Amino acid sequence: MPRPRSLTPDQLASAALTVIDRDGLAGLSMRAVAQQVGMSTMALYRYIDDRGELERLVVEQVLGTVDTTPPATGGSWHHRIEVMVDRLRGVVGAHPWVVPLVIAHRHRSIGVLRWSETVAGIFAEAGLDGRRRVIALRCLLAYVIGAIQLEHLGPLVGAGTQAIADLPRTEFPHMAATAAHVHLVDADEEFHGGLTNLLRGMEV
Amino acid sequence: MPRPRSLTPDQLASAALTVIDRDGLAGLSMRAVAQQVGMSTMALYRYIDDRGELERLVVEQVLGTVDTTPPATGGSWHHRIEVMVDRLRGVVGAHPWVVPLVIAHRHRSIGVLRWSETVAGIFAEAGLDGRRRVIALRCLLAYVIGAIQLEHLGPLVGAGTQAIADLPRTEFPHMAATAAHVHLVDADEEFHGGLTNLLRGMEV
DNA sequence: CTCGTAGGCGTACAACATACGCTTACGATG
DNA sequence: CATCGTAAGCGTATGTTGTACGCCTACGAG
Repeated sequence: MPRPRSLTPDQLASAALTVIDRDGLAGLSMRAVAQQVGMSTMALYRYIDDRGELERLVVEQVLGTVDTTPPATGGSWHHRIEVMVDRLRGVVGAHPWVVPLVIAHRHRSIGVLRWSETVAGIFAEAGLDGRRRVIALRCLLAYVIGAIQLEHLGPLVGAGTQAIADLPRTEFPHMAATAAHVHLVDADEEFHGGLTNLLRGMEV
Repeated sequence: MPRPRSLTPDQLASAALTVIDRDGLAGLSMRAVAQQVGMSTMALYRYIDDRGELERLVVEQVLGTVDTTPPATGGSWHHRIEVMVDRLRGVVGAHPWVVPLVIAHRHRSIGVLRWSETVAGIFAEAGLDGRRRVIALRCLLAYVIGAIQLEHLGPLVGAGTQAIADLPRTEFPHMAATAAHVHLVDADEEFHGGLTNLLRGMEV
């Protein structure tokens, strides 16, 4: 009966994501999003309660694109977990600016729940039950979250590593020695190497 | 020759930390900190360039209290790494509100560098070298960062778990089954269980 | 006593999220 | 076709934020 809505939540989320991808996370404001959708600032409040809900929509928009169908059985369960983790990492890595938002709002995302469900299923097939499975799920999530942040907020290569290499060798001998080997490891290798460590330790 | 300074960076950082511990991270503003130290807002800018530097001071204030002396040799290297990780987790856990700040500014903290130096030394003694040590260091850091966030921002017990338990069982059978076991694992167990997984997987 | 330096502060401004109330488009009903 | 209730859309206003700028003043060396 009343006037029909002219915007779907997806369109709103897409507009916000466009702003973020263009201007960075600091560029995300109600005004910027309103301009992106061609409305006035206050018109947005007909669709969301506050800025936090807009952020949640963006996170859902990103995480909702993760493929959560169980990978084909056949390979090892290690490999299947790797596939799931890579899917998540790939989607988030496509929008580096939203990483902090994903971190902040992940626990309200249905996408994460679906992803976790599939991962929990793989753990179950691997023979992990009860407490072991709880711990496996949580520590996998912890690793993935932490590693994605390290990758996008604390650059392995570049200024950070240079600063480490420039440390006084007498006080930081091991760090200096480690920094010398950093260029031998690219981001993918580092991520998968750490993941492999974790999965090996989970073996029953 | 000129007028002497009436504030040390530590006092400034302590004041900011007091504000955060009292009013939360959202309560941290230049005005609030100025009031805490008994100065006008703009007086703070004689000591710091901008808000970011204030946040960095807070992070350094927190991380600077981590004991980075190498633990007594004798036990396994697993145990020594655990000691180091527990020290870090203990300090950060004492100020849960600053977790996001620690995450954002950790790479500029001399405290983290000292901690990493000691950890790298333990890895070296354990026989991890070159690429293996790079990966071990980074993935340990990733796990610790992620786990601390999960612990303080995504509660294992409470509303989040209840929401998971209430999911439709047909669509989320494994999550529902897992949620039923969550109450058997407390935060410390979860954290150390995951850490043990990771360390086991690093074994040469 | 004087004076240059730098600490401290008052004012001002732009950007922000958002509460409130008005106007207007719409479609179901007469 | 005419009417009217509902909700979309928007204009204005408020309070808070970080911080640029310029003034006044406390201080110690000469």
